[in-house]
Amino acid sequence: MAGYDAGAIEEKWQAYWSENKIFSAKDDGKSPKFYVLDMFAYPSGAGLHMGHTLGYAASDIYARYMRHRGYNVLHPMGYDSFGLPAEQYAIQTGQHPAVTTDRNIKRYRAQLDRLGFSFDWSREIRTSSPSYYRWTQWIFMQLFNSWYNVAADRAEPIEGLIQRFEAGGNRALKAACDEGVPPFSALDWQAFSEAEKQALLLKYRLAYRVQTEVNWCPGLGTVLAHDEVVNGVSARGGFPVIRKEMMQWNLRITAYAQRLLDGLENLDWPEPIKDMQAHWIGRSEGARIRFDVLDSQDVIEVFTTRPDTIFGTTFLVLAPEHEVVVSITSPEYAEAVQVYRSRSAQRRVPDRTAVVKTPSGQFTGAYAAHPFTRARIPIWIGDYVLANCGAAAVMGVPCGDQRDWAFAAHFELPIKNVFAAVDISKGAHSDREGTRMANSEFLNGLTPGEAARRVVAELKRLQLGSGRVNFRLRDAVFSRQRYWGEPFPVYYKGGLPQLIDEAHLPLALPEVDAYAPTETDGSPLERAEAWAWDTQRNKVVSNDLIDGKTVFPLERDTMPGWAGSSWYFNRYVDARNEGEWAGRAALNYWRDVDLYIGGREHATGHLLYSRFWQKFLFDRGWAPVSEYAKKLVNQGMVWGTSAFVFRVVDSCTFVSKNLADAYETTPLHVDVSLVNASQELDLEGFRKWRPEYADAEFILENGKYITARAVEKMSKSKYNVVSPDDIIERYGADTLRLYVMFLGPLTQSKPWDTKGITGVHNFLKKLWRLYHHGGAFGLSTEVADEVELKILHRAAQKVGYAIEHFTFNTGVSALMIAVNELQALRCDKREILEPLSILLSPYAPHIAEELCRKMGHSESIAHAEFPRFDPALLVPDSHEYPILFNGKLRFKMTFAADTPQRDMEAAVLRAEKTSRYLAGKAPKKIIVVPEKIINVVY
RNA sequence: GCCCGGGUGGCGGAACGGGUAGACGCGCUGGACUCAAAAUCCAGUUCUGGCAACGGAGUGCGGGUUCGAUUCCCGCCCCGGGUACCA
Repeated sequence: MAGYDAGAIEEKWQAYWSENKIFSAKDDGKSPKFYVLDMFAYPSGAGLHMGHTLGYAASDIYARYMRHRGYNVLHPMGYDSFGLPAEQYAIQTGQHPAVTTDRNIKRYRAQLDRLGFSFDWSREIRTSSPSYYRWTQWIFMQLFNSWYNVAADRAEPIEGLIQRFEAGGNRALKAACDEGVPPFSALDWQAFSEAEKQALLLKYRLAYRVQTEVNWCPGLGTVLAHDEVVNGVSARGGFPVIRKEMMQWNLRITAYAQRLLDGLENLDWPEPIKDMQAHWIGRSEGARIRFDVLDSQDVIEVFTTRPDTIFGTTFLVLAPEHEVVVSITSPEYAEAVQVYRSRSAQRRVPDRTAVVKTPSGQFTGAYAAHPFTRARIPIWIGDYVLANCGAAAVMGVPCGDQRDWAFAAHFELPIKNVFAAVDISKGAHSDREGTRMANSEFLNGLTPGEAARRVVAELKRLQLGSGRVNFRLRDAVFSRQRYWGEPFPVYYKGGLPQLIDEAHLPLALPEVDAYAPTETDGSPLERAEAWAWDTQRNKVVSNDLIDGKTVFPLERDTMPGWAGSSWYFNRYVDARNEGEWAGRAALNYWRDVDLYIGGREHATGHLLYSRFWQKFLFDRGWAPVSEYAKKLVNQGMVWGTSAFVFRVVDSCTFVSKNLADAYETTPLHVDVSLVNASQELDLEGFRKWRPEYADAEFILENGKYITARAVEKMSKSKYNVVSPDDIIERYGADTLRLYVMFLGPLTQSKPWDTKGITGVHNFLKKLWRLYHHGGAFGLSTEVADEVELKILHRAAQKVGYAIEHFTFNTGVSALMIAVNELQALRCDKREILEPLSILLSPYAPHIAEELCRKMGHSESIAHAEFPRFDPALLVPDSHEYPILFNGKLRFKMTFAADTPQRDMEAAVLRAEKTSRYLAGKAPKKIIVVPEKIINVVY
């Protein structure tokens, strides 16, 4: 008898879909489009895991659903194939990262195919392929060739900036640039040498080089971006990270800070992601205030968000690294300051931020004048003031800031209260609300908000400071000392970067004899023998030929992992275009991603950088929209379920869970596949699992060994990893797709437990049997009755609702209920079962296709119309009943449509019992009127 | 500390504008079919008292609004995530 054979069915239809290009998106530019995007995967050696499976299944269900709804769906996939793991592997084995990457991609592709995803593979991209990264290099060149016009609030070509310099220097110019660019006039500009001009322009370019303190990771031999450092160690590998001064490429993302913040407002993205981005950008409004240092030419600028508290300032604190520290320190404090500074410099960032409890600092011996009162204010340095934050200097206002309060208390500095009727003896009053200013001269009696505005106006009038918006966001370091990344299309002439000619892209990675950083922590590209640019022949030539006239050294660093992923969604719309990054017509048609699904771990990395690139590309007229993803959905994590056995200490005896308390035991992870649905251990399997357990003895309860369980991250060392391949092998892809959805809400993290999979697998078997009698396919052509139609229509309503609202789990339940009910009715009517297959097809496409073909469809059902439901057929789930007391309306109650009359009466009685209106009186009878009115008669 | 998200049976989880709490599935119990097993089907399964009919309690805790609260409001507790001397 031919039962449901998932393996054969799935293999057959996957081959058919692929051969007939069923899922190719049309580029006709006319039909309504829908772009469903997954975050593409880094092809690691471990292969696809359950988290991928969940996210990709969700997007596939949505994509298939939208095809059924008549949309021209773009659902592409590719590989984020540059990156550290391939390179680390190459360093260890000497094998070219391209080789391992290619091997991993083949494996990923096979796994993706086996899951039956409806990707349009004709658009596949790989960030490490030259045909792709030539456009990553091209975008870098555009960034290099652009500056940010603050007045126009957009990026513009660098030529425009040169014209402005020629016409009027930089005095009246509002542009995003490095700190401390000296003012110059048009005449100055004309007098500059070519090298001086280039050096100046570099300070305005959106891709620029600067000597900065970077996160250097000695373990990986490279710098890392802020989001790649977690708690002082590298996100990948967990190596310690230190601060180090290096000349690096940077991208001027800070120019976009405000727009990146504003853009969030209209995005249909999860609030937590938007919150995280907003916090990362960290806009704070406040003021810059100048303090003159007494007996010195130096001035100190502080940034504060509380200018209203200026009269509470009793000291200043500078970051130990602040540049004026040396010159202001008085001789008697010079040594102590020097000791403090060198101690701070040695501390790593996390250590410095760990000293919250005990304030540390050092008096410099210098004093500043309060801008209004001219009072003498001592100047300190302290670790709690960070060098790269705000102005690297704060005004110490103990009454209004808890850190300042703790600092003042510890060093016995004066605390001046500027708030009326607020007790600050136990701590600062950092709340802006509920008080008025006091002891503050012209601010007395104002609210803090009014006072802040007043102070800023006054500072501006006296030219002592100004209102200012500060952002936490910092420019992104864009260099990596790695081999396996995009080479910069840059060579150096007299130490200044020059772009190679656009027509000669891609600049392909050179061959090297080893992939590790050089002994001097240099980039692996320094090992390349031919890595020089011949500007006459426009090609890469041997380093021996460098002459500084026509042949120049090429950039040795490569781009970071996020370069290729910051624009890939645009490439899919026209992935094979060789003349442009993407064609105008294709971009205008597909425009943006309608639904983007991926993990929330990219909140402040990829998802921010890609928005930045998109805005840049939009400014320069290449991209049609400034936000590329309308809706974002984060799938939750899939946790593993670990199993434990209890070994009696110093023995090879294992005691069952509920008896373990009586012994001294050590819990040990045991492979979850050795445990059945009732937590019972397979004793023979356990003995065979590890040689050291071959002679294991067991203390059983009720003849069974019961294991304990725990929900933990999936990990090899916990023996709880479940691979999609194994599940497909055993149950088929359709079952797996249904089950990952059935586990729970898409966005929620949830534990994987293979035990439950039999439920959805049984559902498919049950479904199969509806269409078969004694193993042979056969359906009746009888007309469906109303009961059967209701079952179908209710399912159509619920499945459609579930997909549109991303509650895929309830969609699976709705399908199960329908099949259970149809099975109870022994329904084998084609009129019901044919649409039912299409309802199922987003979730379980293979079995749906198979059943429809058996019913005589000559083409794939991928584009069949999704069954509509007739609302008239669906009895409303509930109905509102006016409750009348002796014919007068008292209140309304809603009951489910099929509530038995007895229950309704009981509910009315219960409501009546506590009612104010007729307390105590017992009703004579309760009448349920056919027109859905309930009358209580007294 | 701050900002999010979440607490519902033995377990994963339902409950679309307040209206039969626990859908669906796992697990468990019993039964049918089998010499037996597998597969399949049927019934039961929140806790608690009771042979039962039928009671009592119940959506983290304490209050409030309401005829009626898992759902709305106030105050807490716990778990998960993010972030941090950000001035």
